[in-house]
This record gives sequence, structure tokens and C-alpha cells, in this order.
Amino acid sequence: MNEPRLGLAAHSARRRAELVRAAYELVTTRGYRAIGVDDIVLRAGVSHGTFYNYFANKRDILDAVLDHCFDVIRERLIGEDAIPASLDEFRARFGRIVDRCYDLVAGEPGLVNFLLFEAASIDDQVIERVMHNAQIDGAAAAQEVGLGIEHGYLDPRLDTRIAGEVMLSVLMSALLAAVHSGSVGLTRERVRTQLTDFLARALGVEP
Amino acid sequence: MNEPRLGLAAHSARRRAELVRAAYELVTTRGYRAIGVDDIVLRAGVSHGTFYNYFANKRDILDAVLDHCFDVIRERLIGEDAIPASLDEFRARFGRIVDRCYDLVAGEPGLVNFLLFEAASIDDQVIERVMHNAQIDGAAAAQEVGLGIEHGYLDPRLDTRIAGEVMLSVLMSALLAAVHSGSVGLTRERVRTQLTDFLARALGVEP
Amino acid sequence: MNEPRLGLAAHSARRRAELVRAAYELVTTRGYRAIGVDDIVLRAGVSHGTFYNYFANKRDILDAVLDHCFDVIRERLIGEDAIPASLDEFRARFGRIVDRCYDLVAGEPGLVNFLLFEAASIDDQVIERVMHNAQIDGAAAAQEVGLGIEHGYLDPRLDTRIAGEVMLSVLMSALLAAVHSGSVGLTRERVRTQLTDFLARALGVEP
Amino acid sequence: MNEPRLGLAAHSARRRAELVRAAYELVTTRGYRAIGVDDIVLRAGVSHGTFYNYFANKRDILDAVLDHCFDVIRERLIGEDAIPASLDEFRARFGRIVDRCYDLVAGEPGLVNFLLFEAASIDDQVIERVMHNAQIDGAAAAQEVGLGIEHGYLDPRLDTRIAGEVMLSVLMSALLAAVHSGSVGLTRERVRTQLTDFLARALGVEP
DNA sequence: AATGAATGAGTCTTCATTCAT
DNA sequence: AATGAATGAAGACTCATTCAT
Repeated sequence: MNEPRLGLAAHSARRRAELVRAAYELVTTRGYRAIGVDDIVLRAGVSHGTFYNYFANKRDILDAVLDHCFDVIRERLIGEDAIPASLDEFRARFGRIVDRCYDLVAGEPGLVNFLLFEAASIDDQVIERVMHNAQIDGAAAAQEVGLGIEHGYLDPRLDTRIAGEVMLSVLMSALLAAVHSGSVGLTRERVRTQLTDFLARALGVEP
Repeated sequence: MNEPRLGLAAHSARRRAELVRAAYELVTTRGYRAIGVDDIVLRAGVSHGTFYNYFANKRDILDAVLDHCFDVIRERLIGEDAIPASLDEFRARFGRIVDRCYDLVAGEPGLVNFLLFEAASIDDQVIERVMHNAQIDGAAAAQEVGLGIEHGYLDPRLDTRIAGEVMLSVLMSALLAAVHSGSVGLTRERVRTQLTDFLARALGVEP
Repeated sequence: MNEPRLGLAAHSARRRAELVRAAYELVTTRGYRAIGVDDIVLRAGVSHGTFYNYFANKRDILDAVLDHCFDVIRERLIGEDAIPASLDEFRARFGRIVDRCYDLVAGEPGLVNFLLFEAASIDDQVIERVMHNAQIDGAAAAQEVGLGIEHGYLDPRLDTRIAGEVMLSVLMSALLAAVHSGSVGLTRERVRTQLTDFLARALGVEP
Repeated sequence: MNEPRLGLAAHSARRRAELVRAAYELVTTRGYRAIGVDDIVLRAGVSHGTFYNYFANKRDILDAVLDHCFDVIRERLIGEDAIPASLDEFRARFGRIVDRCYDLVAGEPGLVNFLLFEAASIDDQVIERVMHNAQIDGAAAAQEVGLGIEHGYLDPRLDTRIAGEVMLSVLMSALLAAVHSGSVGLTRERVRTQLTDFLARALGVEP
């Protein structure tokens, strides 16, 4: 009846994902400390005990929530852009990503706030987890830099790994700007222009 | 030894201040939610019940902690600068304040983080309290703008109240930049230059 | 031994009833204010936390205790008398109920005292709860009056609802008399006679 | 300055009386268990510590409050009637006392309730204290019976002590009736008539 | 795997009492 | 005698975790 025919493993994975999803929504809206296992299982529609079949304890699900956060961020920011073939396309692509930062902050209120603000204060392992995810994205960014070098519009002398991290840092600035979009002189357009200019100057081949 | 010779009222005020100080240190390092009344009284060296002679409940001391936060900020940021008599002095003075933002973040780690991140998530009254303090500082800033207009280096058409708030916003940007000083392209010098330039352009008399 | 074979719901209901029973015994012997949740769970043989699985707080169980009080009263006072078919039988039946008031006071010392004395001082909702129960009994009494009218031994002009309430008031007098049975001139026999006479005169058909 | 010229002992007695008065008002309106030493000293306008200069602990003042309760009752019930010289005057005097029971319940709401309801549940010593006061009043009543016998309108075969206690019991019934004046068939007039009749029949000389 | 009742350590809060001044 | 700050035992309530079914 319920979700008929599902391999046990698949069912289990779905259950787990439901719990993570529920926890994600609660954590980003109300904060990790403010919610209880009660809230999570209530929202997921399972019993108290079931939670402990999937996670060792409350802290344990936080890792999965953090991973989910980055999944959401990637999904929302990357988009389905074509691989840029010129510096202008590279610049345009990054400009769209900056715009998507604003959309992300608007569409998932609390997500960025949670990562920037509460997460780090939970414990040191959170920071490790965030770093771990940042490394994954850094590697992806490094790969894009590599492509850019191959296409000839990024400076071939760049260390792709470092350049990838710079790209992430700039993205971080965009997210920060989006969160504090009220701050002085930080219109969306200015942020987009300044950050894309910065990246193009910093990574592009010299003219 | 017992702190000889102190009026009752003075003693009471000091005791209260000790509790606030203890709570301030704990809140800015470990977060409001993460600490208990136990931690506060342990650090203040008083008994459990004494806490409740000075504060109605755990939430109650938070207001005092917030006020203390702003006291610390004012003390650390204002400095003993002479009243600026020219736009250049005004600009220099604000540049020093931006520098002090970085010193503040370094010297009181956790203070700015707490205000920016956890505070707003505690309850709505926190926001009111922060706004209340911001208004006080806004008034002070407005007064400085007034002086600048009298001295002839700030634009006389300015609404001093609004201009004061703009100054605070810019200060906020400086604090944000100081907290996330790792972010790309946000060196202390660039931040100082850009923000002072912005203020000078925005508030100064037209050349 | 573990109370083998019990549906979950049944077990839950039993547990709850055990807590109510324990609280009832403590409240009627020592008073609501004088006992703690500790006392209740100790007597019920469960842990502290279990209490809060069944009741929101200490005040919450009081409602259940009050209802239990009325259950006990009904069980003890009603008896298994045949439905009276004449005024004499009606009078006899009420006389037996008056007697049972004395038995109730003897058998459940503290119950009537609690209801008459402490209950009202706890809060206003207690009074509502008592009234609610009184209305239930009033309806039952009204029904009996209706039967009496049908049988022709009670005055057909009676408003059954009001007459039911009068019956309750008289019962209340009986309980009061039973509690203060030491008072002068209030022998059980006199009380029984006077109250049954009163009711018969007040409700019976005119001779 | 304050209350100039008072012997120390007199001042002390007045202080003590103020505390008892404050406690009396609080106890009869809100109940002994529901109030704290805080409430008492606040109402009396003295400090926390002062309380313990006059009473060993919270329980200690209760004895004084109980005595004060009986002082109030005596003052309110006795009145300034002339000593009765005939059975009719005796009967009239007692009728007035019954009326004053109703006035007492109206004028000192909570006093009778407290004595009848909460007092006994505090501890066993309260009961002793009440009994002690009852004995005092019983002695006074016995004395009145003695006078009645001397005047020839009360039965000379009476044991005055026992007859005094009967008078108190009847008074108790009057108070109970006054408190529960809503109960069926217990109009003030009926109560007065029945109780005075009872006393006259029980104590008067045979016709 | 799922359930949810049971647990108990931990937290906040109250209040009678003590004591140095 | 008066003061009121300090105390700490006690009570109410929460919630992460366990476990028998």
C-alpha cells in the first residue's frame, strides 16, 4: 500500500532522506539548538524510536543536514550553464551565479544564515564538515579553472587549486552580501559587477 | 579583604555587574542557548539563588548583556579622538574607527559574532534592544554630523538623523568585513579606504 | 508477570489511571498544594519523566483527579437501587443515598473535605470542572425526576432540570452534614428524615 | 521621628502586631500555603530579616494568626448585649449572634473559610491551637450558662462545661450555614429560628 | 524496521532561612 | 532592632536516549 515495492535498501534510504529533509527545514528555520528530536520525527511523520534506527543521536543527523545544505547550495547556484569558452562567457557565468546567490538567500531563508552563524558555534566537527564540503566545491572550481586555462582565457600560470579556492571565497562574499543586502552601497548590481571584475582581473589572461 | 567599605547600593551594583560580566563572557564565547544559569553563577562565584536576586530569570540577564555588548563596542570604537575640524580629519577619524573594528573583533572574539548571528535568533525583544542601542548610537552619530555641518565640511542639506544612520550602516559593514576578514579582496586597507571614501563622498560638501 | 498481553492503548490507559489513582489518594489525604510530582510518581511506581508523558504538568493531572473524585462519588452514592415506582420508594431511595453519604465520608476520608475545602482555592478552572461534573449529575437527577413524573408520584408541573438541581443541593447538604457529623443536633437519622421529608414535600404530587 | 516616644517593649509589640495583621489578611484571602514570607514583610512594610526577629519561622507566625482569627471572631460575634435575664432574652441574644455569624462571613470573607478548610490541613498543631481557643470560648460560654442557671431560666441540672461546648457547636453550625448560605432550605431566618429553638429546648428550664 | 512508553540527568526557578553590617 | 544580600534545598519541567514489543 504505502509506497509499494521498494527494495529494502531503497526504502531505508528514502526514510533517512525524509528525516534529513525534515531536520534541514527545522534547523534552517529555527536553529539546531532550538529544535528537538521530537520536532524532527513529528515533521517526518515517524516515531521517536525510528530516528535512532537511522542516526546515532541528535548530533549525528547534523552532519547529514550540513551535507544537504551544500547539496541545496550546489543545486541552486550551479545552474545548467554551458561551459564557458571565453573570458566574457566566464564572467557572464559568474555573474549569473552571483544573481543566484541572491535567489538562494530569498528562496531558502535561513540556510545561509544557519551556515554562517549558528553552525560554527555548535562544535568543531561542524567546521571540519563545512571545510570538507568546501574542498569538494573547491575541487570542482579548480576543474573549471583548468578548463578555462585549456580554453586559453584564464592565466596558465595559475595554481588551479588555489584559484578554485579564490573563486569560492568570492562566492562567499556574494552570499554575505546577499544576506546583508541592506548594508550601505551594496546593491545587487554593484556586487555582481565588482565581484566579476575582481575575478576576471585576478584569473584572466593578461590583456 | 571582603571588599571593605562599600555602600550597600554600590555593593549591589557591583555584584550585578559581576554577574553581567560573567554572562557576557560566556555568551560571547559559548552562546546564550549553550550556557546555563549554573555556568554564570559558577563563573561569578556566587550561589544559584543570588542570581535570582538580581535577575528575574535567565532571559532577563540577556538584556543587560546586550547593553554591555554595546558599552564594550562604544568604548572600543569611539576612542579619544579630537573633534574633527575638516573633511580630512573626519575621514581620518572614521578610518581609525574602521581600524578599531578590526581590533574589536580581534580583542573580543565572539562579541560581534554573537550580535550578528545568535542574538537575532533568540527572540524578538532582542532585536528591539539592539535597535534601541542602535538608536542611541545613531543619535550620537547624528550629532557628529551636525558638528561637521557647523564646521562647514559636511553637506548642510543633510538630514542629520538619516546621515547618522548611514554612518552606522557603514560601520556595520566594517564590522562585517572584520569578522569575515578572510574573504577575498577584503584587506583591512581596502575596506578602510573604500568605506571612508564612500562616507566622504556621501556626506561631504561638494567640491 | 508484566501484565501480559495488553494492547498499547490499553496499557497506556492503565498507566494513566494508575497515576490518577496515586494522585487522587495523595490529594485527598495531603492536599494538592502539599504534594509534589515526586510523590505521585513514587506512589505510582514510575519515573519522573513518565508523569510528563501523560500529563502536561502538575496542574493538568488535577482535572483528571477531580473527574475521578466524581466517579468515586457516583459509584458510592448511586448504588443499585431499583427505579422507584412510588413516592415512598422515591423517599426510601433518597434516604439510602443520604446514608451512603455518611459511608462515603467514612470510606473516603478526605475526598469530600478536598472538594469542599481545598479545591475551590486552587484556581478558577477547578470550579468550572466541578460545575461541569455537577451538570452531568444534575442531568441524571433531572432524568429521575422525569421518571417520577411519568410514574405519577412527582409533581408534573416541575421543571425537571431545576428539580434535578434541587436534588443535588439537598445531596450537598447531606454531604456537609456527614462531614461535620459531630455538630450539634445533626444525627444521621435526623438528617435523613429532614432531607427526605423536604424533598418529598418539594417534589411530590400534592396529596 | 517615626512613632516618637514609645517604650521599646511597646514598639516591639506593635511591630509584631503589624506583622500578624499583615499575615492574617494574606492568609485569609490567599491561604497560608499560597503566601510567602516575602508577601508578609512586603505588606507589613518591613524587611525580610525583621520577620525573623519576631518569629522563628513562617510556621511560627501561624499560631499568632490563628489567635488573631479568634480575636476577630469574638469581637464580631459577642457584641455588647446586656446579660440576658430571661430565657427569651437568652434566646434573643443567641439569635443576634447567629445574625452576626452571617455578618462575619460577609465582613471577613475568607476568615471562616480558612479556619474551616485550610487550617486543619496544615498540621496537627493547628488543630490543637484551635481547640485551645475553643476551650477559652467554651469556658466563657459555660460562664454564661452559669449565669442563666443563677437567673433561673436555664436548667440547673446542666453541667455548665458541657453546656458551654454545646453552645459552641451550635455556633459552629451557624457559621457553617452562613458559609454555605446557598444550600437548600437554609435561609438565614430558618437557621436562626431552628438553632435558637434548639438551644432553648436543650438548655432551658422545663416548662 | 518501527514503535512509543519509560527513563533520568539536566535545567530553570522559588522560597524559607541565615548572617554580616 | 533592622536590614537585605546570600544561600541552597527543593520542586517543576525538558528532552535525548533506551528498550521491550
